[in-house]
Amino acid sequence: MSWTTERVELLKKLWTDGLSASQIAAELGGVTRNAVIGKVHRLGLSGRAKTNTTASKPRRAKSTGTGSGTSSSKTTSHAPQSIGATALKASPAPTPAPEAEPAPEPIAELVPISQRATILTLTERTCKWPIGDPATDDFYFCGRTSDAGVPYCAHHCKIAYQPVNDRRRDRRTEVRAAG
DNA sequence: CCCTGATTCGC
DNA sequence: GCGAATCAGG
Repeated sequence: MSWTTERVELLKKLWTDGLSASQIAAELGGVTRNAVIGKVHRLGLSGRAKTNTTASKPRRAKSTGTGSGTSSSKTTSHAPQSIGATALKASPAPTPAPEAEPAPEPIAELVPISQRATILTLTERTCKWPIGDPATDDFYFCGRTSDAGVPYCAHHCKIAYQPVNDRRRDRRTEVRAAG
């Protein structure tokens, strides 16, 4: 996978938007977060991090004979660079349809864009609570860090594992009052 | 442990 | 130029 201008533009957009390198990598596809970070540096976009306590940190990576030979970089720069200006379509509107919202509350507003996850960014440690309508672009997963052993974050665990009786408490009180 | 970005260096 | 390996921090 090569860095077409299309992908570079998307990279810039997402990076500026505040997404993490791993999320951008998942969004782009075919690249790792290392690749994204490397590209960001080469583009000179990296200004977002770092409060250097010291002006220079001596950093060393591998030094001798580590044998990193697994480099699969192909110089197939054959990008169809025929994007005009509005070819980018990767900006999901943060307004999911409330009808498809499984949560009884506007959780969408509680999940920052930077923490939202697509199907590609889900891991065993990310909340898999679906938000929005899968039939449209307004669909993503919560993506927040979930507790150990559960597929949902603390917030959605409360919803997912809430006893049915608890949800019907209001109705039960009505019945008891009537009888 | 999980995650994040930063850097180096073989390719 | 590219990105895996590595480092350093939250």
